[in-house]
Amino acid sequence: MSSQPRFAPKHLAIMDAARTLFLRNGYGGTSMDEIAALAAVSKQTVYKNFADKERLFIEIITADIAQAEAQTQANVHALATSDDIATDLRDFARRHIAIVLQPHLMQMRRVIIAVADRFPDLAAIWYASGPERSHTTLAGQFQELTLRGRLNTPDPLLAAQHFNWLILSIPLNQLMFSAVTFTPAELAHYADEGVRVFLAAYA
Amino acid sequence: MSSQPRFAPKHLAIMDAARTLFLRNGYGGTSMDEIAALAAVSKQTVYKNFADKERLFIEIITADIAQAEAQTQANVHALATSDDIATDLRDFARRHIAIVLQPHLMQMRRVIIAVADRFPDLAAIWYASGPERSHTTLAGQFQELTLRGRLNTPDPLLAAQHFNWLILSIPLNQLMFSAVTFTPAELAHYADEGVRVFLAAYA
DNA sequence: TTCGATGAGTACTGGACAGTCTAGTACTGT
DNA sequence: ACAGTACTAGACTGTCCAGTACTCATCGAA
Repeated sequence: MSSQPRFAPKHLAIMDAARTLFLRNGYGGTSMDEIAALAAVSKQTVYKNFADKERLFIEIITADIAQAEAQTQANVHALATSDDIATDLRDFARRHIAIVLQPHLMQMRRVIIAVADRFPDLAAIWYASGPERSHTTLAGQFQELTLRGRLNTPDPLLAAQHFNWLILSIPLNQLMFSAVTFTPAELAHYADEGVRVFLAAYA
Repeated sequence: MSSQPRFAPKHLAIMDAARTLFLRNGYGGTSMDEIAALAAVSKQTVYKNFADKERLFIEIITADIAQAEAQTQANVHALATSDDIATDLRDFARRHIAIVLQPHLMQMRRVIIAVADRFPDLAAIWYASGPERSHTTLAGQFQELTLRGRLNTPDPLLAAQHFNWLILSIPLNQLMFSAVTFTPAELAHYADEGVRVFLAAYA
């Protein structure tokens, strides 16, 4: 009756299979039979581990969001202590682009937008622990840098948002609607030019 | 046998009903029965006017895209001849935000992203006649202004993209994931600050 | 060896929905 | 009056799918 512990092998197999299919085909495009088949498990076992399809979906997406958040957060540190802002911002921007544009995260973004009506909480969690979290963390760094006279950001949160979207928007929005691929050189160019514009306004 | 002319009343009623429901509930969330009911028309009549659900969807979305495109394009003119760039860019930015963030267009954006896998052509058309079209048109204006010494945009297309996303990204991305509402004052602030950053880099 | 639990395999239920078909009604111009 | 056409109302088919029920094999512990 009770569900399996989180680390049980079947439980993990089901989560892996479900993650793969949900990200590839979306919520509506994935059936519980497919999940069971890919996990090499009977449907009964799926339902022993997860109450229903919605629960399974929510559990997977929230876990993935948390994992993505950890990645982006890890990238921000050691910015506030920078003495060569231009260089360090460029490096940060390039890493940030690489993280956010990972195919796996782009897929997740699409899937979440698609189900935002049915799972509004999930969409809110995504935004709060994705963009919003990045913005506040980055704003903290900018404030520090402003105090140290390296930047001039009267409204650090707004500056962080400008920075974030200057870097990401061009490739991100294109990727939402078509399957283009960007070369590392192109992405680096977007990063550098974004930083250039940012510094022109906030240095 | 042949389908009705585009302006026949039933044809229009069906399109209106379908537009309403598709934008409110998405493609998968809308049934042909609901469309027929809302249009106060029999299902048979729906199928006499439109081959199938996909065709109906495509026809509506492409028509709406074209209409949205007309709106955004109409807003760009008279920028190249400006002598007071700061003021005119601000005005332009405020109008641009108001157009792009219309609830109806935000809903469309969501719906298209949700079905981008099933209708890749539709998503491509949306991007091409939405953001991309704006960018190229705006780039033309910037180039003109650069020639006239009012701006300095060595890469006008990149500058246009920076401008566009500086203005739109903050509210746009938030609206994709939650149902916040922005006051006109907030939107005007985003417009003005976006223009400020843009001019710092490209004046 | 036997018992009990686990889970694979698979059939089944109930409901949604795209698209078709039929029977009959209303309106058109000839 | 008649023919052609547009339309309604609703039944019907075939498919898909979430969730349940049931059977049978396996395997570890007593």
